[in-house]
Amino acid sequence: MAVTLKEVAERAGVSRSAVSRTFTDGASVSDKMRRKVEKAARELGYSPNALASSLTTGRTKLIGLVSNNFHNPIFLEVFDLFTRGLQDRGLRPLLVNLTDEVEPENSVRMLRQYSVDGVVVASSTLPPGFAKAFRDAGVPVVHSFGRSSSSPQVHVVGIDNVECGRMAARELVARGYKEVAFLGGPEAATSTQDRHAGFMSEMAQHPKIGVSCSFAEAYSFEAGRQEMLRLLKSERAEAYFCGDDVLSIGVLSAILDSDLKVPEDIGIIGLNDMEMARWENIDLTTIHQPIRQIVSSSIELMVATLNEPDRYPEARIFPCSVVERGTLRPAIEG
Amino acid sequence: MAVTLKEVAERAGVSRSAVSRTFTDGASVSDKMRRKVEKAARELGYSPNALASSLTTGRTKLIGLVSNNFHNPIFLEVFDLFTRGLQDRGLRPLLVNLTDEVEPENSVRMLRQYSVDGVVVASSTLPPGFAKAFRDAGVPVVHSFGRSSSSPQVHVVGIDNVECGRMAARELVARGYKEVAFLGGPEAATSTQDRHAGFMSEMAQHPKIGVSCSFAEAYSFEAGRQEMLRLLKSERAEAYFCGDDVLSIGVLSAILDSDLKVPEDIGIIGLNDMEMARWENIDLTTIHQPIRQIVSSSIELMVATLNEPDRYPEARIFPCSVVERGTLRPAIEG
DNA sequence: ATATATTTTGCAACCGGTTGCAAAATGTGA
DNA sequence: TCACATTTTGCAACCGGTTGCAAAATATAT
Repeated sequence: MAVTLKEVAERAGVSRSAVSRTFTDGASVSDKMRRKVEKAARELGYSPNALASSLTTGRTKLIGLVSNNFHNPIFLEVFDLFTRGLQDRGLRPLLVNLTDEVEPENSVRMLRQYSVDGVVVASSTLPPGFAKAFRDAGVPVVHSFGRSSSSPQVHVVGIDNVECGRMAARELVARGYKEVAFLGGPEAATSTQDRHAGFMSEMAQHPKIGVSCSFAEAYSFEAGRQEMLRLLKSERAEAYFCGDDVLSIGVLSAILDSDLKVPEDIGIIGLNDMEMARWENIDLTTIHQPIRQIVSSSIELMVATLNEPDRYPEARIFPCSVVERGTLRPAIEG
Repeated sequence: MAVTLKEVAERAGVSRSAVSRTFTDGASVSDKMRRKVEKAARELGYSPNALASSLTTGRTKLIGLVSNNFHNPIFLEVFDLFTRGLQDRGLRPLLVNLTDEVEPENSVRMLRQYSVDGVVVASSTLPPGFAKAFRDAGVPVVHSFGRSSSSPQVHVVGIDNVECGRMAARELVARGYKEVAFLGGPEAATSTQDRHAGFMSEMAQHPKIGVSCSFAEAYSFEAGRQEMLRLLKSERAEAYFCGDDVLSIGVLSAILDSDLKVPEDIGIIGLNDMEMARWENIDLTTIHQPIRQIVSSSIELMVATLNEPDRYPEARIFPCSVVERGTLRPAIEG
């Protein structure tokens, strides 16, 4: 079906190597030869088989894009940025949806069978060991939105979740709340653990303020809503730092259902600053996570690592900042 | 780096073909041989190179997953379903993000270079000719969420958008609205055109009811909001059939900002029934598009077409139905 | 013009697998 | 046990490219 190198060579009356060389940049080909070959190729509608060439060059330009976040709208933004960024550099994302049923080893094996040049793991809800499994398989790995360990085994690009926890706490303190709470995502996620730790460490500086904690089942609307409905039945804080934006939106819906007002009765601060947080009917005060920068830096780091496979692992941490909208009461003056 | 067939063969003391055969199901290998080879393979950590084998088998098990909808949350659900469904069948999605800058030919060429076995085009906002470009390149194509033409060139799986338009119109009529409007997505999208046509054709049956039309720039929150803010300044219908759910949510936000109430002052009906439509703070009455069925049927059709490349093109159309929630006033009694 | 340096080209082996074919091994029946 | 049918195995060619090397062609210097 497809036109091959050999056919082009025959039609142009040259050797197969000559054809190969005209399509390999940096190879030595005379102008005359190049013209002859290009003409034949055009006439036949030839374009080289990337997979066949990968066999000798050892490069497929395939990048595994691995995630388990197919229910959090912010990841649509993430996939958009990753796919665009990768294809702009001639790399092709092979998408892997990690479900609970499938063990990591399967994905690792599969991606190796397809000889991916590298793997981007985009998730904050996977154990660090997961990204390491790829590295152990000898594949360059960038863990985006991962936890930055003090002795990193793989490249990590993301934010300082501990600091985000502190930042949220400071924000609530500054606004004079006397009874605050952490309403985290799934307890097993490193991002949840770190945000929790940061939040608590900052609150420890303010012993007069009451602090409580709980965790939702997932970073999802429904989980946030359920957890908040449960909380509203018993205890109730003045302000909540929620695991992320989508969780916050679930929390908001629970609050509104209970005939309470935000921010008058309860304050909410989220994390991520996803598109939806900006929607006028949501208008969520939140901590901005610079996903554009994280994604583009992840891609740059991946490209650099492809050229230098033994590159020393590094962590790239981007600062976050509070985006004030309408779900926290104003800061108290002076 | 990676272990090859040859190394396994040497270690097991057998021919390379023997090793190949143990990893090809349906091939003739004795039990004794199989055990020997598997032992050696295990010890070496061998797994076959899918790309190399594709060279002779002509099958890569790669499927191009092409879309331009990276801003509509429903497509996160679509990607989730597609990636899961494909990988369950041993197929690998190569994700392509079609941006406006990139011409279709580029994507076609790229996917051919990677010898994808087939292409799924998942979009309702691409011209039908686009999917055809892949077919002309000799690649099996399934156009999911596409328009079903009377003389289809490629497989199409989706809904009858014209019928959906009629259904929305009937619903508004049944509820006694006397002044209704169509607020569509981008006018160039076939889905918009068809929903519009259906809506108008049904309304033509009810000459006493006033009808107006307008179109938002995109299927997005912001576009819906802007268009509705504009409309509220001048004319104003009693009920709107909006292009899709995300558009509807933008419309809702504009309405609430204008101190009007839904469904008391204005009724809204959307289309898609995405997860968010169910959220209690949105609670959108909408037309359910059965995306699970569309996706799984698309995958089945793709698999069938891989086994039978000259399969006659077909259209698979799934029925939609109204999901009543809180944004239309109740139907008037008998 | 010739000798020498430089560039361009083709040959042939290789990348990591698969597969048709014939030889070798094994199974079956008498 | 032998003749014959059946299964298993290895050889070698092939899939569609790339690349080191040496020969051929061209350029440069004398």
